Amino acid sequence: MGTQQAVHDPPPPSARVQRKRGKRIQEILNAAAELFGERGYDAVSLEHVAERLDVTKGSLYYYFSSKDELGTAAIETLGDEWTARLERLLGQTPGTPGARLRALIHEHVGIAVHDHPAALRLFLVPREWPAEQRERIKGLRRRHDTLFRTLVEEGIASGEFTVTSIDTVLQCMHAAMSQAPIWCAELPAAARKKAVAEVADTLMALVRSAP
Amino acid sequence: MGTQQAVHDPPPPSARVQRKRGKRIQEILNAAAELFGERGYDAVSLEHVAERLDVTKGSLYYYFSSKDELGTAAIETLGDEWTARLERLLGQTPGTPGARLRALIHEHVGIAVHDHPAALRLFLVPREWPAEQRERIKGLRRRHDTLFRTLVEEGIASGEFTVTSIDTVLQCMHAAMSQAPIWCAELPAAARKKAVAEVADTLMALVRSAP
Amino acid sequence: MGTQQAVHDPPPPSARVQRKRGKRIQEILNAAAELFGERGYDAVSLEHVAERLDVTKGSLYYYFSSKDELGTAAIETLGDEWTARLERLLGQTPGTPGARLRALIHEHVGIAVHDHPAALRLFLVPREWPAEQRERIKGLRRRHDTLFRTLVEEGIASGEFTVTSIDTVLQCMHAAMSQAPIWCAELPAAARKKAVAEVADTLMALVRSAP
Amino acid sequence: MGTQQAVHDPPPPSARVQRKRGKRIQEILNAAAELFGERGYDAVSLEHVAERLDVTKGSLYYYFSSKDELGTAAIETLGDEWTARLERLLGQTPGTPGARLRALIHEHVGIAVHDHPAALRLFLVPREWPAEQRERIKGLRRRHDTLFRTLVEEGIASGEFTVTSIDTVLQCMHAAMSQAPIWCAELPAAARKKAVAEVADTLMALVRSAP
DNA sequence: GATGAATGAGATTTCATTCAT
DNA sequence: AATGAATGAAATCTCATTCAT
Repeated sequence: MGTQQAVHDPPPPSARVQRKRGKRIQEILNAAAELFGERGYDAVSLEHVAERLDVTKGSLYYYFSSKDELGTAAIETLGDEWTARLERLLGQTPGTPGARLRALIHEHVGIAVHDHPAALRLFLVPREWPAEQRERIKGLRRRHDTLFRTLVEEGIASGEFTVTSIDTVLQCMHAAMSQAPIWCAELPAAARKKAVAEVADTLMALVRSAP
Repeated sequence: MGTQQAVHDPPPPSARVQRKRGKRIQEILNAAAELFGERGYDAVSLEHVAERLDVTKGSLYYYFSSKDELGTAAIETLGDEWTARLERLLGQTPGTPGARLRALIHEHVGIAVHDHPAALRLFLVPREWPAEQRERIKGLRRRHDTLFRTLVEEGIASGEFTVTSIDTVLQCMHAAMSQAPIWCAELPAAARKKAVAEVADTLMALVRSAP
Repeated sequence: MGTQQAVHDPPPPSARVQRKRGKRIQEILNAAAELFGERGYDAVSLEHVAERLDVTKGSLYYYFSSKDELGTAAIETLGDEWTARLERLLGQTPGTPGARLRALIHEHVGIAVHDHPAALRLFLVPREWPAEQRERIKGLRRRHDTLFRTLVEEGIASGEFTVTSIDTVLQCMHAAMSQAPIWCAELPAAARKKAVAEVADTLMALVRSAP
Repeated sequence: MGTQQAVHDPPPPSARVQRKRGKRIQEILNAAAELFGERGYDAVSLEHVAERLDVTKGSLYYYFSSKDELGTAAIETLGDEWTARLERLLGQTPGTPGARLRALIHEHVGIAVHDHPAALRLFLVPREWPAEQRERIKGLRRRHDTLFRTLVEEGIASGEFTVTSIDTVLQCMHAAMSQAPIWCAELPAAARKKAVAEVADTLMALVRSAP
């Protein structure tokens, strides 16, 4: 369990929001993201979150003005951290678009499977959330996607990739990467590493189709 | 004492038998599946369901002994119908494994996008459901998967497909097909038909990889 | 319009013994008495009763106009049968008041323990029952008590018994006899017969006190 | 990950710990015991309890995680207090086992009649309560009984009492004492004191039988 | 005589939220 | 910063009762 070896970067790389800088907040956010991911947003009560942190329900309201706020912030934090890791990886990975894309997919699935199983649930945002919150979350997805899209476009431009519909390819890729942790959860822990690599290899086929 | 003929073992006379599959039940199941798919299982109250059917919520308990039961039954019905349609299609589609697989994917995505948008939600079964219900739902998935797996295996045997890990390919395929309705929901209705075809084409790449 | 159907008097449930009519009614009454005794009046739903009889809830309303009616009738039946057995016994048992009283107690406790465990629950009549029903049930108790009271009075008159307060003695006796099945339920079946005899012996002390 | 120090074994974070025995809890327990005793456990809704305390029913769940929990706790409190009073009395009452037993019975019946009419109802524990709760309640009974049993044994040892079956005697005694408040409830208030004394005198016969 | 269907009132339970301290 | 207490709305579920067939 609780394996993610927390990226202890100094302050969040993105001075994204006015997020108060306590480490307490980070603890709450982590616990919340974990729980929401595990059981789904609706199924997790604030008491669950509080209990895991060993504080009382009410005290969460000191940091967040509502459950939705907490939910949004948790997803945002997760997304930020996630994107940051992907960006860092890209910075360290030279080579052709193909090589870099494969590495990116591999890292993404790895994060999902090892550190955020069931994050998929998190992105199934409740319909009734206010538009502003929904937008914030979609923004995350976009930044995320851009990383992949850029590489795919480079590969197409260089003739390395052949793709009919870039949007479709990206959507399929994302879907598969998001679900991966769910089916991998049923694999013995030892087999997961290999599964992650297989997913990366398999998904590369999406950009190398020969018509 | 006197006359009662049967030994009623457990004091709590709960076990509600599978009721007849009358027309009414089907109506309830349909309404429920629709709503659960639209907004997620947790977000739909029995009152919502009852309202859509124009009955009182209590009366749902005549047919189902709990919300979970209703949920499971709704998924099951959906899955059965879905599989039946896929099987029917396969029966009518001759040709190579490749041609038939493409048709199968196309049909599957088509059903998802046009008839059961957001069915994905339905299959994200609440963790806390009793094991028996979870098993029932996994069974559905298995039957479903078998259709695809058989074709893929045929294609491999005939040399038409090249696949590294058949399990991984099937999982990725399924993930993409399940999510399709979610992103298609944002497309203008006119564009969806084309999107479905594109998904089918794109996913075929997963079995035609040339190393 | 009014007078015509006066002739039709569907068996008015008011009349004390419309009961011999139909062995079906007896079956219902037996099942109900048993269940009410086992788990308490409130905890037994009409569905429980119906289920044990393998009919539907609604059909009970053909025989009884309400749950309370059924409850009252069940108690009444039980009480009548019980009293009848006691009277029969007395008719067959000659001897001194002491011998006869002991036999009576023995029989009463025996019925309770062997045939109607937990009948005690039945006599804890819900407070909110209409006065008329409560009266009917008190009437039962009185008939019952009279059997004991008569014998005790005879014993006092003959000098065989010494009793300070006859009312108190009868109440204590009754209390102990009613509870007996509850504690005997925890005894191994083989030991119950002996326990019944011991209760009878013990309770005789209540009328044989020497000041 | 960060801070959660404990391995929270079962996902459902239900286990509500025994809360502090503040004054408020006592108020709730008293109100509940009173109501349950008056009308029977099943017939008392949490709203009744809340109403009497002038709070909302939801707030009871801050203290107790279910109605059963509240029920058990109420009985337990009642039983504890009751036993304590009996023990205190014994501490203050010198004399032969006979004198002390009579005082004990008198006190017990007095408490029942004057302070907890219908406590009997409380001890008719619903069958469907979880075994653990049933055990807790049986434990109470045992502590209670021990007080009486010890005295009876002393009396036998000293030759003051003659008893065939000590278990049976204790059970009968207990039954009579428990029911006393029910029949006394119908007496005019003025007569109750005398009735209590009579019960005590009458029950003493159970240990003084001369064969 | 009996059933299947439905209702409506009320019960238990959950939970986001507020607030005084 | 945090807690304990409480609230109120809504959700799940139960059940006696009715009624057309």
